[in-house]
Amino acid sequence: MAAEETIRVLVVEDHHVVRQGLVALLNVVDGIEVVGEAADGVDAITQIRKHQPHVTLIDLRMPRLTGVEVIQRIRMETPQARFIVLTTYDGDEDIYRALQAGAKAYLLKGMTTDDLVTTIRAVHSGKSHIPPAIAQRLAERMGTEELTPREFDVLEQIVHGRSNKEIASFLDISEATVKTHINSLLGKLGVTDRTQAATAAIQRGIVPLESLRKQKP
Amino acid sequence: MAAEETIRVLVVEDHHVVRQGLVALLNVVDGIEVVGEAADGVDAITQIRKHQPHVTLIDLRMPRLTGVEVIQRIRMETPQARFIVLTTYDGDEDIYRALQAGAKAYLLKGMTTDDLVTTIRAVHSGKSHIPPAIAQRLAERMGTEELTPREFDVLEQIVHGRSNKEIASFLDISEATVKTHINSLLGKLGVTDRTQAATAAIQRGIVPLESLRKQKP
DNA sequence: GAAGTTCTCAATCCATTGGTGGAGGTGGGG
DNA sequence: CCCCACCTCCACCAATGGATTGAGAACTTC
Repeated sequence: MAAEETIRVLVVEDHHVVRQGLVALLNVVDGIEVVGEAADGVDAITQIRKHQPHVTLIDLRMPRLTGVEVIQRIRMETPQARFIVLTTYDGDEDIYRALQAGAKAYLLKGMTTDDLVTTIRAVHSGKSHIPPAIAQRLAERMGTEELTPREFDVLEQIVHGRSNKEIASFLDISEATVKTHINSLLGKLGVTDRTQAATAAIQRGIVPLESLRKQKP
Repeated sequence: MAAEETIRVLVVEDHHVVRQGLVALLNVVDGIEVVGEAADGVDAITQIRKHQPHVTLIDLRMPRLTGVEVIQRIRMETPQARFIVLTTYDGDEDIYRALQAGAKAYLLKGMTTDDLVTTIRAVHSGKSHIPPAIAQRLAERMGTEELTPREFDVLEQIVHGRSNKEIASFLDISEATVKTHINSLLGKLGVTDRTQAATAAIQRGIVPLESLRKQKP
């Protein structure tokens, strides 16, 4: 490989402090140049089109467009674009969807500079770079069935602490139907009761933690 | 106030990227000097004793010693030490305990540079600086009773998805006693069933999300 | 030593939840 | 056109969970 080619990197991250940190770290590394920064999904797309970076570091949870959406859109028009996903917490669902969308690697924000640089170089040279622990869980998730939209609705309500009766009236269906959905989603999640379903949903990022404080009617 | 006095700041944060970001941001601000960095609680105490910073920016969740423990110990020996707490997610419990321990302000990692600098100046000049939204929830929490140790044990098991029977055998008490504890902790948390208790516990940071993947026997 | 807190346990009662099996209706894809 | 996935609903049953009341033992605090 051409050791002297400079890798052009774009940093997409809504947290100002983290973005600054990444840029500061990368700017002192030989062979890597930060060609731009973006703080939300829409901005990210603009910047990527403008700068055509070799590698884009991208956060998943952002205003306006999520990281996954950005990856999908860009890879539609530029399939050779390479993405490294950044997240704070390694929620399974996020990884899964990002890699589905075509991300080539995955980094936790607690990483070392070495991790960061190694991963950028690897991805730039065409490799994927998934930590074993994550690859492991990803493989497990592969065999798992997806929740249907309606099952997801019910799960969301369970996480919000609603009873079957409340869920039924909220979704305007009968309590019997709610039970049916619960029964099948318990199976798909591999758990045995609603409390486990709720914590699993939060832990895997199926239902975001932020949604909890909101809308409590 | 003396506008020409340089504020000596110490940054304590285990995430390398975030720490770099804070230092990079602060180093270009007039009147603020970063005198040191630490990546865990024990290191933090050493650095604070050595550099005697005016203000310490400190993360709460760290290896070896938590931020709260660091604040408690330092304020025992140096009550005039001032702390600004940093966290990613505004879990109520963390704020509560940190402010109890003597922290003077609270910042989310999604803050702007302005927030950061304003807060540091305010805290250095002796003020507290709590965002209204957080002060609000803090006030609500004030009237709330603390969980007893045993109630906490039970709540932890609930979050891990155990049934009353399993909790009873795990804690080596009768199922009746488990029910008693649950009954009183539901009241204290202001919820009506175990699923709500579980999500409330996670949301408020009473039981950390990280503990979920571990120990599942 | 009296008062308060916590932890322990029991009995009873009713509501909620989860398991099982079956069934009709819709809409899309082969 | 038929099959399949999904959504909807019913009935029945067993298990679990939560509310209530009451009470004894251990420990701390005043």
